[in-house]
Amino acid sequence: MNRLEKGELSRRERQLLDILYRLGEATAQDVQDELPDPPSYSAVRALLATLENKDMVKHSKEGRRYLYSPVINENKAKRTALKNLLGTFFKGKPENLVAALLDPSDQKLSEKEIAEIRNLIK
Amino acid sequence: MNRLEKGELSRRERQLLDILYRLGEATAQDVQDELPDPPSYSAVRALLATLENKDMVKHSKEGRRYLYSPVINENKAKRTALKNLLGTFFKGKPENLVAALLDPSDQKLSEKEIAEIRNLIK
DNA sequence: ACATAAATGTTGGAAAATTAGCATTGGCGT
DNA sequence: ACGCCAATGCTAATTTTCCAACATTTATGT
Repeated sequence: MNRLEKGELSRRERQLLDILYRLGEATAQDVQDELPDPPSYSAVRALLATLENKDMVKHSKEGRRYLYSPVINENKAKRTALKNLLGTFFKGKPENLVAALLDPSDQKLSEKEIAEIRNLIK
Repeated sequence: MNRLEKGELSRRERQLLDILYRLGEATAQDVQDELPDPPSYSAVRALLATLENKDMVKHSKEGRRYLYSPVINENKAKRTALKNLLGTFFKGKPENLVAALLDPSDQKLSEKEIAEIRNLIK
């Protein structure tokens, strides 16, 4: 059980990690652009550095820049997140989650999307 | 856009709120029991108090105890969480989420669960 | 009514998170 | 080659979080 699974991430750490999962790979600048209440550029870099110290994030060089990406396998992170959501809001029942997903009062799914889901089940 | 949606919750605040969503309603004691690395009972109460100050949580009296519950409508919180998860890990596509849900390498769904999901789609 | 137990209210301060500023480095264009 | 811009490295200081200890209140049983 890692820090992520235990929910041992500070508010900003969580925000940054989510962004990195969404983008896959990003520069400090990219991350700053995505943050809701962006602090200074150097603050973002400091945060990325601490995340790197905690082995949540790694970087590679691209030209003179660093490209940051999450260390933990995306699939694993994804399943962990899904399981947490199931536990918190859906009593652990996947069918409840799907029901919420299909709820038309929330969002309408296109025919195409519904068809794809139907296919998956077969 | 409220604090919750913006991700403006400290680590502990988030943990407590998640527990409250899961339980619906709980005493400080209940919450402490559910916490992974529980701090002292009085620390939990202090946290609940700050959450209440921030209007994230309310309480009612039951006998001499307080029962705490989240202020934000569970359905709304649920949808917000779902939308965030979709955006972070599933490129916003519900079918990707369902695919992960059905992935047998993760967990096996019972026949019953699959049947229910199938029903929902109709 | 009183003592007691069990709950809440409050506060002070240690620890962690968050931030900005400045120094330094490295590559790119000219 | 050299100057410049854009990037990183580092550090210090503020702010927020997090917690436990102590004070107070409230209900209950006798």
